[in-house]
Amino acid sequence: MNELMKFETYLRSHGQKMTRPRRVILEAFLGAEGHLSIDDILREAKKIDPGIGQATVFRTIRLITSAGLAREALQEDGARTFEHLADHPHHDHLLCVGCGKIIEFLSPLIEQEQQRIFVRYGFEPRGHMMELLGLCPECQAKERGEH
Amino acid sequence: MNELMKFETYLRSHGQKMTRPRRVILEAFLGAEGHLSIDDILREAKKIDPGIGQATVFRTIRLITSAGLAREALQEDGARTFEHLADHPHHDHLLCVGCGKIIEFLSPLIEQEQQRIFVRYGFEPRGHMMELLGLCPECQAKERGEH
DNA sequence: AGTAAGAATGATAATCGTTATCATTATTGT
DNA sequence: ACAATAATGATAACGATTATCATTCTTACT
Repeated sequence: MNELMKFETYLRSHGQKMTRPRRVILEAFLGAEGHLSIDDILREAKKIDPGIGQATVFRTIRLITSAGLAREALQEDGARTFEHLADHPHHDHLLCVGCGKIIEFLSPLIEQEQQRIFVRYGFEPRGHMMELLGLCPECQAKERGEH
Repeated sequence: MNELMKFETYLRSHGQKMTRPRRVILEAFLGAEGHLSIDDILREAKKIDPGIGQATVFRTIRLITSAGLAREALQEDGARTFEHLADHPHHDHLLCVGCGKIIEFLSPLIEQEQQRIFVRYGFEPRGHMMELLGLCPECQAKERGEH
């Protein structure tokens, strides 16, 4: 089942309609990689259909996220960003506080332990957000050089 | 060494001054528990000195966080929140997406693995943020009852 | 296919958190 | 005590997000 069909299924099951703007925004979003702000997505969507409005991107990204096709990533420069989950295995982020570089990693051990924690507290898992913050080797070197 | 002294040390070593508003805001912040928004802190600070301004709370919380006496927590209702680190061992959060309840937990296994990841990528650790999102037992029951 | 009912859209205004500005006040080293 | 300079608080400015609303699109029903 592809992403468009998943989205359509989600919409139907929630009494909502599949429309052209929603299709365009989903297509634009899936076609770009990385952490995208609303305006990034709007820009991509306008390439397909210049008539798309910003408000609809806000509304549609919320739906796409609720449908489980995207998740919110870090805030970057005050604006929320999103990344889609198609053809992109689950991962967490290691962020350099110096230059903003983002490294993706996956730790099966951590994933496993998170499941245990959900079970311990009787929670039904709905997702997680994990960001490690540090200084990358390059920025460490830069910092040493300047002292 | 208490928090006030740590803050004063931090300020001096960064060429900044210890002032009455900064003392008041730190005291108000330390005196409250949980995740506090800027306006929460402002409210507490005004109880001690009604003359405190919101802008100074924004500025001072940034300093307190840089000094390592607080860390940013989840965004709640669009506003950033902070929690102080005094007499409060390090922990992560398990958040119920239904009712907003927050459970604190600590997993030495995860902490250990995070260190390994920093080392693997040559990063100098600066902190981390981990939030598990799920549905608590009560909200699960509520959801089952409504269907 | 045609149509009525209601949802979705896009432009715009409104809101709200955060940051910048600036005249006044407080702090510090001498 | 004083001069130099940083900090403050009020307010304006800004930017992201949400609400509003007239118009347009979808859908279910005929």
